[in-house]
Amino acid sequence: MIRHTITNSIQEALKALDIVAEEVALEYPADVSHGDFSSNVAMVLAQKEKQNPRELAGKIQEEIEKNLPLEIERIEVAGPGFINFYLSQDFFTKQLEEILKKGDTWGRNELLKGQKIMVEYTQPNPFKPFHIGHLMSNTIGEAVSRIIEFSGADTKRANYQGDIGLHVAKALWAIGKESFDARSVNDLGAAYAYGHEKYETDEKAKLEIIELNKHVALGDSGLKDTYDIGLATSLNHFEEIYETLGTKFDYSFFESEGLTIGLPMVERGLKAGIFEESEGALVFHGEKYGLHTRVFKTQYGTTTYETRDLGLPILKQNEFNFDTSITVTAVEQETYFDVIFKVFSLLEPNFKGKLVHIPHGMMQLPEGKMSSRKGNVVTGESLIEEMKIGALKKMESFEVEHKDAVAEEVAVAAIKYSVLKQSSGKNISFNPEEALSFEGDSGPYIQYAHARILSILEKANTEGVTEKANALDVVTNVDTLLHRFPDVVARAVAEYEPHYITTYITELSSAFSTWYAHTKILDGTPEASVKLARAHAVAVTLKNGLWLLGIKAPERM
RNA sequence: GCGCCUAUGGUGAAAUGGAUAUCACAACGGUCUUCGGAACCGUUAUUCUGGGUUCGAAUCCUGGUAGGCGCACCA
Repeated sequence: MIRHTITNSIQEALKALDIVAEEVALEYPADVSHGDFSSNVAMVLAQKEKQNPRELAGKIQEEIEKNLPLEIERIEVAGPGFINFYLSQDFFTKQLEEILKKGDTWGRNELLKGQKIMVEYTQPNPFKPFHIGHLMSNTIGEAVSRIIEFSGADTKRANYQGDIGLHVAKALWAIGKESFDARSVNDLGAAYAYGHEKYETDEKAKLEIIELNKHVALGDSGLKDTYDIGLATSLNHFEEIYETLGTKFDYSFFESEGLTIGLPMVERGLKAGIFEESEGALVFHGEKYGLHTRVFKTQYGTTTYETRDLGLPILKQNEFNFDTSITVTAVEQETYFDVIFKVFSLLEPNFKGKLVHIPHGMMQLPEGKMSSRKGNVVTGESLIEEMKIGALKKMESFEVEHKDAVAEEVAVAAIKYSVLKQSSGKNISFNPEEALSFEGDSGPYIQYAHARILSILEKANTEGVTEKANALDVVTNVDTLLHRFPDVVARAVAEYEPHYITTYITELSSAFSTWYAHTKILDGTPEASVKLARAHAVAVTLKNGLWLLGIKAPERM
């Protein structure tokens, strides 16, 4: 990578000057007129070397110029002591050829080669609705999975679902009392809501539900048929949503499985003094580790999510001997995972450093703008549906094959992009109208830019214009952005932050649109071939970038 | 109350301790007899507050203010 070439040059220069530097930072200047790369080493080292930063920068520049790599056109010292690097036309030409040659693999790296990583995300609960929080977890988890996969890791996607627990008991209890149909997703949601409400307000109902919960865990609730039907209904429903979202899980774990492993672990922990009895319950006092107390067995003798979650890493490892296991959930569970990981590390010290939690913000909808058809939760599918209707409306005047499928891809793009355009720990205020505006900073804008390029390529094909990457005419802003892609991916994977990709492809689309609006590509001149190659390289980069975000790139829209 | 996180134009966001804080939406004004107008160009407007560290702070430290989340039998 070019970054390493330049860093090496600087290090060689420093060595020649007899200066020791721990780290050489290289950044992209905010202003393109400041070159393609910029380094602040001179300013960082000035004080230690007791030299004026600009003078020191000048000396470094001189040294580098003695052995200037081919990729670099020139170097300059600017401002308070920055060393700016301008890449050569030769570099950009080779880059263009490389992108077209690599195609789908352009941007890949091997930072995680040889690593086995499992990513767990989405985690909806059967018998409960799939809500927008699950949509967020899925969007971020899928993007993270693809980014680490693109970085060479052996990647497995996992889902973890609550097939037992109080929520199941609430729904089953309600189905037993009222006429809810376990074959209907809507009814299941309503049944859960009803059971939940009674649990909170009706003491007698609460005790019945707790009693039922004990039996659900043992699989002898007496409602086995209803349970099986309800579970199947939920899981099938979730599968349809994953299909729409573009996720294919390698593993699906269930809480009932976690329980089998977690329960003996709790007993072992009790003997080891990790857990204590308190008010009839079995608890872990996290205070001595700066955490808080959590219950691993209730006073009613039922288990909690904590118990089952304790077994999960073991369950995962039995299937896939991972180096790292990533769990993506909402930020509200952050301190919860601190406790669970602490308890787990006490019981299983050899998992040290292998468990990672990525918390994401919550999705907030503008008040009154989204209908909440099922009580007070907005379901994932209703949000997708609403966006799809908007997309279809937008596409009314277009003649596109498979319009319905494309509209769905556009709808999903609009949602995912909104989630992935900001750093993942922050809450997101999702504005459906803005995401649907399809202008500027949106998923559909990028899909559009991509589709437009494909259409140009097709036209070139029918006109018999061929691509030529080896004779770059001029260096444009598009070219200077293109080479950054692998670097952007590397940064995204280092921080598990997909939004770097989002920001980058938006910048690239925008630069392309600007260039495109001022240049005719198929202009009948010999340069048309080069311009065509540049456009193609942008399409390749956008497509790979969108793929990393889990967003489809329709050929026509 | 305790702990964690956040605060950037009217709105939503970006910025690896670096140069004149970037982008989009909205508003206003323009462009072009479309290689697909879901386009392009321009104008207005921003780092919550007090102190500190640094050659240099939106970024680090510290006091405040405002908001989010968590803190015992839910997940």
